[in-house]
Amino acid sequence: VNPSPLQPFLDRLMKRSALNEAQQDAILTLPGRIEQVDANRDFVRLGERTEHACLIIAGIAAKFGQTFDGRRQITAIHLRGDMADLHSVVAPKATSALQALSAATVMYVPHTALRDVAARHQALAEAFWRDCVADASIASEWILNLAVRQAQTRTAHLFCELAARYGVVGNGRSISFPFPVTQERLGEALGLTSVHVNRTVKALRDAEIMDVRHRRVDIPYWEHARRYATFNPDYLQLGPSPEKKPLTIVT
Amino acid sequence: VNPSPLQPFLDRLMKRSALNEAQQDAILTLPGRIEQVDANRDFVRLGERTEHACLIIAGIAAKFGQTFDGRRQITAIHLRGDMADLHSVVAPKATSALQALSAATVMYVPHTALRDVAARHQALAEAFWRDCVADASIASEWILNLAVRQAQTRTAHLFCELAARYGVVGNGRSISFPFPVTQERLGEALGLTSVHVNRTVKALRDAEIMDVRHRRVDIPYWEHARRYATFNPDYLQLGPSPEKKPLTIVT
DNA sequence: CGGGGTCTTGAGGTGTTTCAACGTCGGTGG
DNA sequence: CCACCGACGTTGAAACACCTCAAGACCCCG
Repeated sequence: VNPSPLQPFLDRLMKRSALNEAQQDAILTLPGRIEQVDANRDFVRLGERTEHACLIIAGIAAKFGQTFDGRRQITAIHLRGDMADLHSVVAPKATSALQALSAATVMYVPHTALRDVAARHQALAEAFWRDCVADASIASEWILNLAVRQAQTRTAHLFCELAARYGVVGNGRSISFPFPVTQERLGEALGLTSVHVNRTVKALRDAEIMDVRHRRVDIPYWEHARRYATFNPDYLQLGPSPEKKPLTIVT
Repeated sequence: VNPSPLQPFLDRLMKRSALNEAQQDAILTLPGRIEQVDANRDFVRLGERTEHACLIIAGIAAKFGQTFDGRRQITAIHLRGDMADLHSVVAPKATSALQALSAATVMYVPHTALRDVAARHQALAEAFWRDCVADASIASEWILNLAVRQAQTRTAHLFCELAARYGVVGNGRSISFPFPVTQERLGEALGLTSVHVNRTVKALRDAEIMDVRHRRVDIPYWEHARRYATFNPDYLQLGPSPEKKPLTIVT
Protein backbone atom coordinates (compact mmCIF):
# COMPACT_ATOMS: atom_id res chain seq x y z
CA VAL A 1 0.00 0.00 0.00
CA ASN A 2 1.39 3.30 -1.14
CA PRO A 3 0.88 5.94 1.59
CA SER A 4 -0.54 9.24 0.41
CA PRO A 5 2.03 11.99 -0.15
CA LEU A 6 -0.19 13.98 2.21
CA GLN A 7 0.31 11.56 5.10
CA PRO A 8 3.31 13.46 6.58
CA PHE A 9 1.29 16.68 6.40
CA LEU A 10 -1.60 15.06 8.25
CA ASP A 11 0.81 13.67 10.84
CA ARG A 12 2.19 17.18 11.40
CA LEU A 13 -1.30 18.66 11.81
CA MET A 14 -2.30 15.93 14.24
CA LYS A 15 0.67 16.61 16.49
CA ARG A 16 -0.97 19.96 17.19
CA SER A 17 -4.70 19.48 16.57
CA ALA A 18 -7.20 16.69 17.16
CA LEU A 19 -8.98 15.64 13.96
CA ASN A 20 -11.74 13.10 13.43
CA GLU A 21 -11.79 10.59 10.60
CA ALA A 22 -13.78 12.72 8.17
CA GLN A 23 -11.36 15.58 8.69
CA GLN A 24 -8.34 13.33 8.32
CA ASP A 25 -9.82 11.98 5.14
CA ALA A 26 -10.39 15.50 3.81
CA ILE A 27 -6.70 16.22 4.27
CA LEU A 28 -5.53 12.98 2.68
CA THR A 29 -7.67 13.54 -0.41
CA LEU A 30 -6.50 17.09 -1.08
CA PRO A 31 -5.67 17.56 -4.75
CA GLY A 32 -2.37 18.89 -6.04
CA ARG A 33 0.36 18.67 -8.59
CA ILE A 34 3.64 17.06 -7.53
CA GLU A 35 6.98 18.32 -8.84
CA GLN A 36 10.67 17.76 -8.38
CA VAL A 37 12.65 20.89 -7.53
CA ASP A 38 16.43 21.05 -7.94
CA ALA A 39 18.60 22.26 -5.08
CA ASN A 40 19.03 26.05 -4.99
CA ARG A 41 15.96 26.68 -7.10
CA ASP A 42 13.23 29.10 -6.02
CA PHE A 43 9.78 27.59 -6.23
CA VAL A 44 8.09 30.71 -4.90
CA ARG A 45 9.48 34.09 -5.90
CA LEU A 46 9.37 37.31 -3.90
CA GLY A 47 6.29 39.43 -4.57
CA GLU A 48 4.55 36.71 -6.55
CA ARG A 49 0.81 36.10 -6.09
CA THR A 50 0.31 32.38 -5.66
CA GLU A 51 -2.81 30.26 -6.06
CA HIS A 52 -1.46 27.23 -4.28
CA ALA A 53 0.41 26.37 -1.10
CA CYS A 54 3.60 24.31 -1.20
CA LEU A 55 3.82 21.07 0.73
CA ILE A 56 7.32 19.70 1.17
CA ILE A 57 7.10 15.97 0.51
CA ALA A 58 10.82 15.25 0.48
CA GLY A 59 13.98 17.28 0.95
CA ILE A 60 14.59 20.57 2.74
CA ALA A 61 13.35 24.04 1.81
CA ALA A 62 13.88 27.49 3.25
CA LYS A 63 12.19 30.85 3.32
CA PHE A 64 14.54 33.67 2.31
CA GLY A 65 14.42 37.32 3.18
CA GLN A 66 16.69 39.87 1.54
CA THR A 67 17.73 43.47 1.81
CA PHE A 68 18.14 45.90 -1.08
CA ASP A 69 21.90 45.57 -1.02
CA GLY A 70 21.49 41.88 -1.74
CA ARG A 71 22.25 40.30 1.62
CA ARG A 72 20.13 37.23 2.15
CA GLN A 73 18.86 35.54 5.27
CA ILE A 74 17.00 32.31 5.83
CA THR A 75 14.01 33.10 8.04
CA ALA A 76 12.54 29.59 8.24
CA ILE A 77 13.54 26.03 7.39
CA HIS A 78 10.91 23.57 6.25
CA LEU A 79 11.16 19.79 6.44
CA ARG A 80 9.09 17.06 4.83
CA GLY A 81 5.50 17.29 5.99
CA ASP A 82 5.59 21.08 6.32
CA MET A 83 3.22 23.18 4.27
CA ALA A 84 5.85 25.84 3.80
CA ASP A 85 3.51 28.68 2.88
CA LEU A 86 0.20 27.67 4.39
CA HIS A 87 -0.07 31.38 5.24
CA SER A 88 -0.45 32.12 1.52
CA VAL A 89 -4.06 30.89 1.76
CA VAL A 90 -4.95 34.13 3.54
CA ALA A 91 -2.05 36.27 2.24
CA PRO A 92 -1.35 35.14 -1.33
CA LYS A 93 1.23 37.82 -2.11
CA ALA A 94 4.58 36.29 -1.14
CA THR A 95 6.60 38.54 1.17
CA SER A 96 9.55 36.19 0.94
CA ALA A 97 10.89 33.61 -1.47
CA LEU A 98 10.91 29.85 -0.99
CA GLN A 99 13.92 27.90 -2.18
CA ALA A 100 14.88 24.24 -2.13
CA LEU A 101 18.02 23.72 -0.03
CA SER A 102 18.43 20.17 -1.28
CA ALA A 103 16.75 18.44 -4.19
CA ALA A 104 13.13 18.34 -3.06
CA THR A 105 9.69 17.05 -3.93
CA VAL A 106 6.96 19.65 -3.63
CA MET A 107 3.20 19.26 -3.88
CA TYR A 108 1.28 22.35 -4.98
CA VAL A 109 -2.10 22.33 -3.26
CA PRO A 110 -4.59 24.89 -4.64
CA HIS A 111 -5.78 27.55 -2.19
CA THR A 112 -9.32 26.86 -3.36
CA ALA A 113 -9.05 23.26 -2.12
CA LEU A 114 -7.63 24.34 1.24
CA ARG A 115 -10.29 27.01 1.67
CA ASP A 116 -12.89 24.47 0.76
CA VAL A 117 -11.91 21.91 3.40
CA ALA A 118 -11.49 24.69 5.96
CA ALA A 119 -15.01 25.94 5.24
CA ARG A 120 -16.45 22.44 5.48
CA HIS A 121 -14.59 21.46 8.65
CA GLN A 122 -14.16 24.10 11.30
CA ALA A 123 -11.58 21.92 13.00
CA LEU A 124 -9.41 22.10 9.90
CA ALA A 125 -9.69 25.87 9.69
CA GLU A 126 -8.50 25.96 13.26
CA ALA A 127 -5.74 23.42 12.61
CA PHE A 128 -4.42 25.54 9.72
CA TRP A 129 -4.53 28.68 11.86
CA ARG A 130 -2.76 26.83 14.68
CA ASP A 131 -0.03 25.63 12.36
CA CYS A 132 0.63 29.21 11.22
CA VAL A 133 0.78 30.23 14.87
CA ALA A 134 3.35 27.51 15.53
CA ASP A 135 5.46 28.83 12.64
CA ALA A 136 5.28 32.28 14.19
CA SER A 137 6.38 30.83 17.51
CA ILE A 138 9.37 29.24 15.83
CA ALA A 139 10.21 32.57 14.21
CA SER A 140 10.14 34.21 17.65
CA GLU A 141 12.58 31.65 18.94
CA TRP A 142 14.86 32.35 15.98
CA ILE A 143 14.83 36.03 16.92
CA LEU A 144 15.89 35.06 20.42
CA ASN A 145 18.51 32.68 19.09
CA LEU A 146 20.05 35.26 16.76
CA ALA A 147 20.02 38.03 19.31
CA VAL A 148 21.24 36.42 22.51
CA ARG A 149 23.28 33.33 21.69
CA GLN A 150 26.67 33.33 20.13
CA ALA A 151 27.81 31.21 17.25
CA GLN A 152 28.35 27.85 18.94
CA THR A 153 25.25 27.71 21.12
CA ARG A 154 23.23 29.32 18.34
CA THR A 155 24.24 26.62 15.91
CA ALA A 156 23.65 23.87 18.46
CA HIS A 157 20.19 25.28 19.15
CA LEU A 158 19.23 25.24 15.48
CA PHE A 159 20.15 21.58 15.13
CA CYS A 160 18.36 20.66 18.35
CA GLU A 161 15.27 22.28 16.87
CA LEU A 162 15.60 20.39 13.60
CA ALA A 163 16.12 17.11 15.46
CA ALA A 164 12.95 17.72 17.47
CA ARG A 165 10.97 18.69 14.38
CA TYR A 166 12.22 15.66 12.48
CA GLY A 167 10.95 13.60 15.38
CA VAL A 168 14.26 11.77 15.76
CA VAL A 169 14.54 12.64 19.44
CA GLY A 170 13.82 9.29 21.02
CA ASN A 171 14.86 7.45 24.10
CA GLY A 172 18.06 6.39 22.38
CA ARG A 173 20.86 8.78 23.22
CA SER A 174 22.41 8.98 19.79
CA ILE A 175 20.63 11.01 17.12
CA SER A 176 21.27 11.44 13.45
CA PHE A 177 19.46 13.07 10.57
CA PRO A 178 20.23 14.20 7.03
CA PHE A 179 21.24 17.79 6.43
CA PRO A 180 22.40 18.20 2.84
CA VAL A 181 23.10 21.94 3.12
CA THR A 182 26.34 23.81 2.46
CA GLN A 183 28.07 25.79 5.17
CA GLU A 184 27.44 28.91 3.11
CA ARG A 185 23.69 28.40 3.36
CA LEU A 186 23.85 27.31 6.95
CA GLY A 187 25.50 30.66 7.58
CA GLU A 188 22.56 32.38 5.91
CA ALA A 189 20.29 30.68 8.44
CA LEU A 190 22.47 31.50 11.44
CA GLY A 191 23.45 35.04 10.52
CA LEU A 192 27.12 34.03 10.24
CA THR A 193 29.67 33.97 7.43
CA SER A 194 30.54 30.61 5.94
CA VAL A 195 34.06 30.98 7.32
CA HIS A 196 32.77 31.36 10.84
CA VAL A 197 30.27 28.55 10.39
CA ASN A 198 33.19 26.35 9.49
CA ARG A 199 35.11 27.22 12.66
CA THR A 200 31.96 26.91 14.76
CA VAL A 201 31.03 23.50 13.39
CA LYS A 202 34.58 22.33 13.99
CA ALA A 203 34.46 23.55 17.58
CA LEU A 204 31.17 21.71 18.17
CA ARG A 205 32.71 18.56 16.74
CA ASP A 206 35.85 18.87 18.88
CA ALA A 207 33.66 19.37 21.95
CA GLU A 208 31.72 16.23 20.96
CA ILE A 209 28.43 18.09 21.07
CA MET A 210 27.43 17.47 17.47
CA ASP A 211 29.03 16.48 14.22
CA VAL A 212 27.78 18.40 11.19
CA ARG A 213 29.45 16.81 8.21
CA HIS A 214 28.97 14.74 5.09
CA ARG A 215 25.43 16.10 4.57
CA ARG A 216 24.33 14.76 7.97
CA VAL A 217 24.06 15.85 11.58
CA ASP A 218 25.07 13.42 14.33
CA ILE A 219 24.36 14.17 17.96
CA PRO A 220 26.05 11.56 20.15
CA TYR A 221 24.49 12.59 23.47
CA TRP A 222 21.13 14.30 23.04
CA GLU A 223 20.85 15.38 26.65
CA HIS A 224 24.30 16.91 26.52
CA ALA A 225 23.54 18.85 23.34
CA ARG A 226 20.14 19.92 24.64
CA ARG A 227 21.66 21.40 27.75
CA TYR A 228 24.55 23.02 25.90
CA ALA A 229 22.09 24.78 23.56
CA THR A 230 19.61 25.45 26.40
CA PHE A 231 17.01 23.99 24.07
CA ASN A 232 13.45 23.71 25.33
CA PRO A 233 11.04 22.31 22.72
CA ASP A 234 7.89 23.89 24.16
CA TYR A 235 7.84 26.63 21.51
CA LEU A 236 7.49 24.02 18.75
CA GLN A 237 4.01 23.24 20.09
CA LEU A 238 4.36 19.60 19.18
CA GLY A 239 2.30 18.43 22.11
CA PRO A 240 3.72 16.25 24.89
CA SER A 241 7.47 16.31 25.24
CA PRO A 242 9.00 14.60 22.22
CA GLU A 243 11.16 12.48 24.51
CA LYS A 244 8.07 10.42 25.26
CA LYS A 245 7.24 9.71 21.66
CA PRO A 246 8.33 6.57 19.84
CA LEU A 247 11.56 6.93 17.95
CA THR A 248 11.19 7.64 14.26
CA ILE A 249 13.95 6.75 11.87
CA VAL A 250 14.89 9.29 9.21
CA THR A 251 17.35 8.22 6.58
CA VAL B 1 -20.04 59.91 21.49
CA ASN B 2 -17.51 57.69 23.16
CA PRO B 3 -15.84 55.41 20.57
CA SER B 4 -15.60 51.77 21.54
CA PRO B 5 -12.25 50.68 22.98
CA LEU B 6 -12.41 48.03 20.26
CA GLN B 7 -12.44 50.57 17.43
CA PRO B 8 -8.62 50.58 16.96
CA PHE B 9 -8.70 46.78 16.82
CA LEU B 10 -11.37 46.83 14.15
CA ASP B 11 -9.40 49.45 12.21
CA ARG B 12 -6.36 47.19 12.30
CA LEU B 13 -8.34 44.18 11.08
CA MET B 14 -9.89 46.18 8.27
CA LYS B 15 -6.52 47.28 6.97
CA ARG B 16 -5.96 43.62 6.12
CA SER B 17 -9.42 42.11 5.66
CA ALA B 18 -12.74 43.27 4.21
CA LEU B 19 -15.59 43.02 6.74
CA ASN B 20 -19.27 43.75 6.31
CA GLU B 21 -21.35 45.66 8.84
CA ALA B 22 -22.56 42.64 10.78
CA GLN B 23 -18.97 41.46 11.13
CA GLN B 24 -17.75 44.89 12.15
CA ASP B 25 -20.49 45.05 14.70
CA ALA B 26 -19.54 41.64 16.08
CA ILE B 27 -16.02 42.94 16.69
CA LEU B 28 -17.14 46.19 18.28
CA THR B 29 -19.44 44.41 20.72
CA LEU B 30 -16.87 41.90 21.94
CA PRO B 31 -16.94 41.64 25.72
CA GLY B 32 -13.91 42.09 27.94
CA ARG B 33 -12.48 43.47 31.13
CA ILE B 34 -10.33 46.60 30.87
CA GLU B 35 -7.31 47.11 33.11
CA GLN B 36 -4.46 49.52 33.63
CA VAL B 37 -1.03 47.91 33.57
CA ASP B 38 2.03 49.67 35.01
CA ALA B 39 5.20 49.96 32.96
CA ASN B 40 7.49 46.93 33.24
CA ARG B 41 4.74 44.67 34.49
CA ASP B 42 4.04 41.29 32.92
CA PHE B 43 0.39 40.82 32.07
CA VAL B 44 0.95 37.37 30.58
CA ARG B 45 3.55 35.11 32.18
CA LEU B 46 5.62 32.45 30.47
CA GLY B 47 4.01 29.01 30.41
CA GLU B 48 0.67 30.30 31.67
CA ARG B 49 -2.57 28.94 30.18
CA THR B 50 -4.77 31.91 29.34
CA GLU B 51 -8.50 32.10 28.72
CA HIS B 52 -8.45 35.53 27.13
CA ALA B 53 -6.49 37.46 24.52
CA CYS B 54 -4.96 40.85 25.34
CA LEU B 55 -5.92 43.87 23.29
CA ILE B 56 -3.63 46.88 23.71
CA ILE B 57 -5.89 49.92 23.99
CA ALA B 58 -3.22 52.43 24.97
CA GLY B 59 0.52 52.33 25.53
CA ILE B 60 3.18 49.94 24.23
CA ALA B 61 3.67 46.29 25.06
CA ALA B 62 6.25 43.70 24.10
CA LYS B 63 6.59 39.96 23.80
CA PHE B 64 9.68 38.65 25.63
CA GLY B 65 11.68 35.53 25.07
CA GLN B 66 14.37 34.38 27.44
CA THR B 67 17.13 31.84 27.74
CA PHE B 68 17.92 29.74 30.79
CA ASP B 69 20.83 31.96 31.74
CA GLY B 70 18.43 34.85 32.04
CA ARG B 71 19.15 36.85 28.91
CA ARG B 72 16.00 38.45 27.59
CA GLN B 73 14.96 39.48 24.12
CA ILE B 74 11.94 41.33 22.81
CA THR B 75 10.50 39.30 19.95
CA ALA B 76 7.58 41.58 19.09
CA ILE B 77 6.36 45.08 19.91
CA HIS B 78 2.64 45.77 20.11
CA LEU B 79 0.96 49.16 19.69
CA ARG B 80 -2.57 50.32 20.45
CA GLY B 81 -5.07 48.37 18.40
CA ASP B 82 -2.95 45.19 18.40
CA MET B 83 -4.39 42.03 19.88
CA ALA B 84 -1.00 41.05 21.27
CA ASP B 85 -1.73 37.36 21.72
CA LEU B 86 -4.54 36.64 19.30
CA HIS B 87 -2.64 33.40 18.69
CA SER B 88 -3.58 32.29 22.20
CA VAL B 89 -7.08 31.52 20.92
CA VAL B 90 -5.67 28.43 19.22
CA ALA B 91 -2.57 27.99 21.41
CA PRO B 92 -3.54 29.02 24.93
CA LYS B 93 -0.28 27.99 26.60
CA ALA B 94 1.95 31.08 26.45
CA THR B 95 5.36 30.34 24.96
CA SER B 96 6.53 33.85 25.80
CA ALA B 97 5.64 36.56 28.28
CA LEU B 98 3.88 39.83 27.53
CA GLN B 99 5.01 42.96 29.33
CA ALA B 100 3.96 46.59 29.27
CA LEU B 101 6.84 48.78 28.05
CA SER B 102 5.02 51.93 29.09
CA ALA B 103 1.99 52.34 31.30
CA ALA B 104 -0.71 50.69 29.24
CA THR B 105 -4.42 49.97 29.05
CA VAL B 106 -5.26 46.37 28.22
CA MET B 107 -8.59 44.78 27.43
CA TYR B 108 -8.88 41.06 28.19
CA VAL B 109 -11.19 39.48 25.61
CA PRO B 110 -12.30 35.91 26.45
CA HIS B 111 -11.27 33.22 24.00
CA THR B 112 -14.83 31.92 24.12
CA ALA B 113 -16.10 35.23 22.72
CA LEU B 114 -13.48 35.28 19.96
CA ARG B 115 -14.18 31.64 19.04
CA ASP B 116 -17.86 32.45 19.02
CA VAL B 117 -17.64 35.33 16.54
CA ALA B 118 -15.19 33.35 14.40
CA ALA B 119 -17.63 30.44 14.24
CA ARG B 120 -20.54 32.73 13.36
CA HIS B 121 -18.63 34.76 10.73
CA GLN B 122 -16.22 32.90 8.52
CA ALA B 123 -14.76 36.22 7.39
CA LEU B 124 -13.74 36.94 10.99
CA ALA B 125 -12.11 33.54 11.40
CA GLU B 126 -10.12 34.35 8.30
CA ALA B 127 -9.32 37.88 9.48
CA PHE B 128 -7.95 36.51 12.76
CA TRP B 129 -5.88 33.94 10.93
CA ARG B 130 -4.61 36.63 8.55
CA ASP B 131 -3.61 38.87 11.43
CA CYS B 132 -1.56 36.07 12.97
CA VAL B 133 0.08 35.54 9.59
CA ALA B 134 0.98 39.23 9.45
CA ASP B 135 2.57 38.95 12.89
CA ALA B 136 4.60 36.02 11.61
CA SER B 137 5.66 38.07 8.61
CA ILE B 138 6.85 40.84 10.92
CA ALA B 139 8.80 38.28 12.96
CA SER B 140 10.50 37.09 9.77
CA GLU B 141 11.53 40.64 8.99
CA TRP B 142 12.96 40.99 12.50
CA ILE B 143 15.05 37.88 11.88
CA LEU B 144 16.38 39.53 8.73
CA ASN B 145 16.94 42.80 10.54
CA LEU B 146 18.88 41.20 13.40
CA ALA B 147 20.95 38.99 11.14
CA VAL B 148 22.00 41.24 8.29
CA ARG B 149 21.88 44.87 9.39
CA GLN B 150 24.23 46.49 11.82
CA ALA B 151 23.31 48.66 14.73
CA GLN B 152 22.48 51.96 12.98
CA THR B 153 20.48 50.65 10.04
CA ARG B 154 18.90 48.02 12.28
CA THR B 155 17.69 50.68 14.69
CA ALA B 156 16.49 52.92 11.86
CA HIS B 157 14.58 50.00 10.35
CA LEU B 158 12.78 49.27 13.61
CA PHE B 159 11.57 52.85 13.91
CA CYS B 160 10.51 52.97 10.27
CA GLU B 161 8.41 49.88 10.98
CA LEU B 162 6.85 51.44 14.05
CA ALA B 163 6.09 54.65 12.15
CA ALA B 164 4.36 52.66 9.40
CA ARG B 165 2.41 50.59 11.91
CA TYR B 166 1.36 53.68 13.84
CA GLY B 167 0.06 55.04 10.55
CA VAL B 168 1.94 58.32 10.92
CA VAL B 169 3.62 57.98 7.54
CA GLY B 170 1.73 60.60 5.58
CA ASN B 171 2.47 62.99 2.77
CA GLY B 172 4.07 65.38 5.23
CA ARG B 173 7.80 64.79 5.34
CA SER B 174 8.25 65.15 9.08
CA ILE B 175 7.13 62.30 11.28
CA SER B 176 6.86 61.99 15.02
CA PHE B 177 5.42 59.44 17.42
CA PRO B 178 5.67 58.63 21.13
CA PHE B 179 8.16 56.01 22.25
CA PRO B 180 8.34 55.97 26.04
CA VAL B 181 10.88 53.13 26.25
CA THR B 182 14.29 53.15 27.93
CA GLN B 183 17.45 52.56 25.94
CA GLU B 184 17.99 49.41 27.99
CA ARG B 185 14.73 47.94 26.72
CA LEU B 186 15.27 49.22 23.21
CA GLY B 187 18.50 47.24 23.33
CA GLU B 188 16.53 44.14 24.26
CA ALA B 189 14.50 44.62 21.09
CA LEU B 190 17.52 45.25 18.87
CA GLY B 191 19.87 42.66 20.32
CA LEU B 192 22.26 45.37 21.52
CA THR B 193 23.52 46.53 24.91
CA SER B 194 22.11 49.76 26.28
CA VAL B 195 25.55 51.34 25.95
CA HIS B 196 25.67 50.59 22.26
CA VAL B 197 22.07 51.69 21.79
CA ASN B 198 23.08 55.01 23.26
CA ARG B 199 25.94 55.49 20.81
CA THR B 200 23.82 54.28 17.92
CA VAL B 201 20.95 56.63 18.71
CA LYS B 202 23.41 59.50 19.00
CA ALA B 203 24.92 58.66 15.60
CA LEU B 204 21.46 58.59 13.99
CA ARG B 205 20.71 61.96 15.55
CA ASP B 206 24.02 63.47 14.37
CA ALA B 207 23.33 62.14 10.87
CA GLU B 208 19.87 63.79 11.06
CA ILE B 209 18.18 60.50 10.21
CA MET B 210 16.07 60.25 13.33
CA ASP B 211 15.96 61.69 16.81
CA VAL B 212 15.10 59.17 19.53
CA ARG B 213 14.84 61.17 22.71
CA HIS B 214 12.53 62.47 25.39
CA ARG B 215 10.21 59.45 25.05
CA ARG B 216 9.56 60.29 21.39
CA VAL B 217 10.89 59.50 17.93
CA ASP B 218 11.21 62.30 15.38
CA ILE B 219 12.00 61.55 11.76
CA PRO B 220 12.65 64.82 9.90
CA TYR B 221 12.80 63.39 6.36
CA TRP B 222 10.80 60.18 5.99
CA GLU B 223 12.10 59.39 2.54
CA HIS B 224 15.68 59.82 3.73
CA ALA B 225 15.18 57.55 6.73
CA ARG B 226 13.30 54.99 4.65
CA ARG B 227 16.14 54.71 2.20
CA TYR B 228 18.81 54.66 4.89
CA ALA B 229 17.07 51.74 6.60
CA THR B 230 16.14 50.12 3.25
CA PHE B 231 12.65 49.86 4.68
CA ASN B 232 9.94 48.37 2.47
CA PRO B 233 6.55 48.17 4.23
CA ASP B 234 5.17 45.30 2.12
CA TYR B 235 5.80 42.74 4.84
CA LEU B 236 3.44 44.58 7.21
CA GLN B 237 0.58 43.58 4.92
CA LEU B 238 -1.25 46.81 5.59
CA GLY B 239 -2.75 47.00 2.15
CA PRO B 240 -1.92 49.80 -0.33
CA SER B 241 1.28 51.67 0.34
CA PRO B 242 0.83 53.66 3.54
CA GLU B 243 2.14 56.76 1.79
CA LYS B 244 -1.21 57.02 0.04
CA LYS B 245 -3.24 56.96 3.21
CA PRO B 246 -4.44 60.09 4.97
CA LEU B 247 -2.15 61.26 7.73
CA THR B 248 -3.12 60.17 11.20
CA ILE B 249 -1.99 62.16 14.17
CA VAL B 250 -0.62 60.26 17.14
CA THR B 251 0.10 62.24 20.26
C1' DC C 1 17.69 68.66 48.30
C1' DG C 2 18.47 64.05 48.02
C1' DG C 3 18.31 59.76 45.46
C1' DG C 4 17.52 56.22 42.13
C1' DG C 5 17.00 55.33 37.57
C1' DT C 6 18.53 56.66 33.07
C1' DC C 7 21.72 58.63 29.89
C1' DT C 8 26.48 59.56 28.44
C1' DT C 9 31.28 58.83 27.59
C1' DG C 10 35.90 56.45 27.71
C1' DA C 11 39.11 52.56 27.29
C1' DG C 12 40.10 47.99 26.66
C1' DG C 13 38.54 43.27 25.35
C1' DT C 14 36.03 39.73 22.48
C1' DG C 15 33.44 37.47 18.82
C1' DT C 16 32.85 37.75 14.22
C1' DT C 17 34.08 39.42 9.61
C1' DT C 18 37.02 40.14 5.83
C1' DC C 19 40.39 38.87 2.66
C1' DA C 20 43.16 35.62 0.83
C1' DA C 21 45.24 31.31 0.11
C1' DC C 22 45.14 26.49 -0.01
C1' DG C 23 43.04 21.68 0.45
C1' DT C 24 39.56 18.27 -0.60
C1' DC C 25 36.14 15.97 -3.01
C1' DG C 26 33.15 14.32 -6.71
C1' DG C 27 32.14 14.59 -11.35
C1' DT C 28 33.48 14.81 -16.38
C1' DG C 29 35.94 14.06 -20.44
C1' DG C 30 40.00 12.78 -22.83
C1' DC D 1 42.29 5.66 -15.52
C1' DC D 2 43.90 9.81 -14.66
C1' DA D 3 43.90 14.95 -15.39
C1' DC D 4 41.19 18.51 -14.83
C1' DC D 5 37.72 21.51 -12.94
C1' DG D 6 34.51 23.84 -10.09
C1' DA D 7 32.22 23.79 -5.77
C1' DC D 8 32.89 23.36 -1.15
C1' DG D 9 35.58 23.16 3.01
C1' DT D 10 39.66 24.73 5.85
C1' DT D 11 42.98 27.79 7.86
C1' DG D 12 45.54 32.21 9.09
C1' DA D 13 45.98 37.14 10.04
C1' DA D 14 44.26 41.60 10.40
C1' DA D 15 40.19 44.67 10.79
C1' DC D 16 35.91 45.86 12.77
C1' DA D 17 31.52 46.02 15.29
C1' DC D 18 29.95 45.47 19.45
C1' DC D 19 30.56 44.33 24.43
C1' DT D 20 32.21 44.95 29.12
C1' DC D 21 33.44 47.55 32.84
C1' DA D 22 33.53 51.75 35.00
C1' DA D 23 32.73 56.46 36.21
C1' DG D 24 30.28 60.53 36.02
C1' DA D 25 26.19 63.62 34.49
C1' DC D 26 21.47 64.34 34.16
C1' DC D 27 16.79 64.46 35.66
C1' DC D 28 12.50 63.52 37.49
C1' DC D 29 10.06 62.48 41.89
C1' DG D 30 9.54 62.38 46.54
